Amino acid sequence: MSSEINSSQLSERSLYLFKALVEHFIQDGTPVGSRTLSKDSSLNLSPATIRNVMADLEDFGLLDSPHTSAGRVPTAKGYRLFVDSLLRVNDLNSIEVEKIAKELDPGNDFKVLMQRTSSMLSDITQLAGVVMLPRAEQSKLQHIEFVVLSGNRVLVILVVNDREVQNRIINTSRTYSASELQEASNYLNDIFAGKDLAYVRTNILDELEKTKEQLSQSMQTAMEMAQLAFDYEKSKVKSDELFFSGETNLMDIAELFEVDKLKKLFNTFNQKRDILHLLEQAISADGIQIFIGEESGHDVLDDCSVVTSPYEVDGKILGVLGVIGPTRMHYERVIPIVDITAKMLGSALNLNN
Amino acid sequence: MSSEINSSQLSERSLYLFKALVEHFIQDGTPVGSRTLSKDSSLNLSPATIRNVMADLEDFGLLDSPHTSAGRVPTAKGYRLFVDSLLRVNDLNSIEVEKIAKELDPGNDFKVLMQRTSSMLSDITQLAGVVMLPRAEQSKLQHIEFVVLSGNRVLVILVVNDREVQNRIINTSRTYSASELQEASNYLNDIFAGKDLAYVRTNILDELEKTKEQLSQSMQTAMEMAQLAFDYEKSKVKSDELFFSGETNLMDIAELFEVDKLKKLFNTFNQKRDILHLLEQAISADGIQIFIGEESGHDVLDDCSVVTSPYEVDGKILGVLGVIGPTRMHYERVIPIVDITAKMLGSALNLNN
DNA sequence: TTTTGCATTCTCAACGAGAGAGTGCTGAAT
DNA sequence: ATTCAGCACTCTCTCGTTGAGAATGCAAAA
Repeated sequence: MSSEINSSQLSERSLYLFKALVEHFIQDGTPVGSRTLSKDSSLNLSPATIRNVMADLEDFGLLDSPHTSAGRVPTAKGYRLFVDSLLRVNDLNSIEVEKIAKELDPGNDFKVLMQRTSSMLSDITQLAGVVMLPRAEQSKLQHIEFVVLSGNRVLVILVVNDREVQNRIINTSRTYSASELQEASNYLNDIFAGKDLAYVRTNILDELEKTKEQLSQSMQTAMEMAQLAFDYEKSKVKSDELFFSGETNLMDIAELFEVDKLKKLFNTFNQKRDILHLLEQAISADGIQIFIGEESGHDVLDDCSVVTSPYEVDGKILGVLGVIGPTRMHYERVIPIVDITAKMLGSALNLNN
Repeated sequence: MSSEINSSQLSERSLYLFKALVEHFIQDGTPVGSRTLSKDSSLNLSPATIRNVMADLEDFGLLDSPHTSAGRVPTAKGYRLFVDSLLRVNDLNSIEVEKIAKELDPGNDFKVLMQRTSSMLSDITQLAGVVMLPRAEQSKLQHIEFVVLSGNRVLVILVVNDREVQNRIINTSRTYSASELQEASNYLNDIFAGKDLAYVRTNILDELEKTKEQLSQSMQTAMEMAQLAFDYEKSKVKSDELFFSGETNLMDIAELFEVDKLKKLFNTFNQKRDILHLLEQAISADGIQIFIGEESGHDVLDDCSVVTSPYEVDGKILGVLGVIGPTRMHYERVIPIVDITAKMLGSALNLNN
């Protein structure tokens, strides 16, 4: 990409001042001038000297000034340096860890847990929380069950991947009895349990042929049911799951004071597509990943940073979670929160196994 | 409440002008002055005469002026009169009816249908759509099923009220086999199918006593399972279901240009409580119900109107749906849309029976 | 190399003037 | 008794100006 900034290319002092400036800006949100920095930093330098340093930092592309008389502001590149080399992450205090742990009570099903996690993240950071569970690349059918409803309707229940339950209602051409359907599901479970859904789909037709010859009533029924159920499945694009929380927290941040920007941002959240795309990039990272401002590649997120971490069970990555906030966020606090939440969600899910 | 305005208390001409004014304001959003109205209305009156009429209307509390030189704006009371007595509702053109019908394809399960309806409403009106399904006052257990998961976990599937499926995962003290659980569910279905959930809950203990004496292994198992499953149920507050869509459409409306108001409004949506409360009021109305501005009683909705209609199946009201938008909305278009959507959702759900 | 001093640049808030829009009132016309 | 034209008045909104304040960059001194 662009020329990498290495902390060794800058003097100790420049880095120190740069760090002080970023911290100051994160705190206040107002551009930082030389006078302020001179008072703020413990090294005793006059504003003029600091101005020189700041001019250098600006040449490096780490700082920017909104206008002549407004002090300096970190650029995305600046935040990048700050986050990568300068930031010292806080330890979480035990109260917060406690709070996180409490929300991630493992005795809940998958979706509830994801929802809770996301809302806990937004609560604790006062930013927007997000949890993603990518579409499973393969779905193993574990159990299939039919329940008769009123009318010619049958409820199909699929248990997939040892945790996920899918329900669908199909309309049938005739009325089936409960025992008939019981037999059908027994038959289907026998031949298809443990198989991949895709496999099931493609092999139903073959089986249907076979059963036609054998003409066993129960098998016939089973196949009819299965075909209906999986036709439905095919027509439905199963998308990844994504849970947001606390989007309204972003309404406070000064960078988004125009309703227009806000609307674009919220629409992006609603469409989910772009955010999913972003989070998918983070899934292969082996820990915290941070997208700062423009880096995300989506201009609605220009003033935002996204802090993510994959969460895993048994060393296998299940999904990604994170926090969306202004570039000017308290990284030193947010990073450990995201980090520990990912770990705790992982182990909460692990207990379920 | 306050003195009722009856259209007969005002002259024909006043009403005509009032109607013209409201329509004009709904169109433009800017306060309407006497000059504009004079040109606009087909009766040939000078601005001065119109000013007199407007002063009267203001005395009646139907109009208000933001300041001396800004023309007039309808009050909530004014909108009320307009909507109740003056409004002539448009017929929907067949393209729109078509569009609504297409979205409400009955071949979907309940939640999907509600979600679709809500997003269709917001799409077609460019406002926020909302669909509520109140918590069923009684839930009849139709079918119970257990599926063995890995670890000591059992998936409990409850089919309730002929349409709703509830899943929960329970942790058991020992490992159960599939056939054992099959027996258990058979037993439970025999004695509890068709009964009310509350009844089931209270009677499980009694049954447990009985089975202890009889000591049949399968019954014993069944009761253990059931107790776990329904304990879980009790701990969970089952809330009404509420689906929003298109909240971001409200960001365009000029009345909400302050981020602050917007935030409060969105927070209200997120909490759902207030909106639920409002919709519950509409559930007993026997058709379209409109809450205008302050009438809703929630000050975040001061600049909004809510147009609702209950939807019913077999003459029984199932829930409420509607649209939230600025008081200055195109009622003549929105009302028939909400009306027809409620009817079509009703019949879409009816087909499922 | 650092600092002091200074002219310069830019924003922001406050102010005032003038245009524009709309009102209410009065007195004349129908 | 209405209706209407005329008019003074009020209020908002926009625009330009002005002055204060903040921060800068540069040059010259320490």
